[in-house]
Amino acid sequence: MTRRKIEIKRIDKKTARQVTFSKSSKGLFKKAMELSTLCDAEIALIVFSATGKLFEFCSSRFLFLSLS
Amino acid sequence: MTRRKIEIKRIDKKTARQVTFSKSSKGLFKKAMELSTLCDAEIALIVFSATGKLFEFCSSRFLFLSLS
DNA sequence: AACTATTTATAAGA
DNA sequence: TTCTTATAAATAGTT
Repeated sequence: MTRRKIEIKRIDKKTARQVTFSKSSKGLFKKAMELSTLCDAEIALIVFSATGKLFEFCSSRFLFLSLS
Repeated sequence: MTRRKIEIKRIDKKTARQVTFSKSSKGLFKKAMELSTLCDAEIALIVFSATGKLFEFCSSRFLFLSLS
């Protein structure tokens, strides 16, 4: 990453962790969509933030069902 | 991406598609692991290549079960 | 939320 | 498939 290289370990400071989560998960979903499109791959991506918020992406042949 | 910018649409040529899949899925899994570690997020990532090969990553609180 | 200096990822080529 | 490398993309720190 940038400005400075960071070590890949849990970010202690909560606000910094949330900021990084916001930026990085956006990038992860973008890359998942790109791979799916470019390479005709089926992808399911499920992310729970540290605060328990759910984010998901799935290409056409995947389906998420809630069993609750 | 690089050398040249590419359009995000299905890559027609099979060999090129496979090469891109190999490179890009590796990057996707790396980013998923980083996000999981940095931000204490739970992530499940399931990828089927166009040839039907399965790749997966899941952080500690996810579990994949085969129902077959 | 924006900026931007850098790092990282990667398309094309070997 | 693995390496190189020029360039595009992502992003850490800052404002």
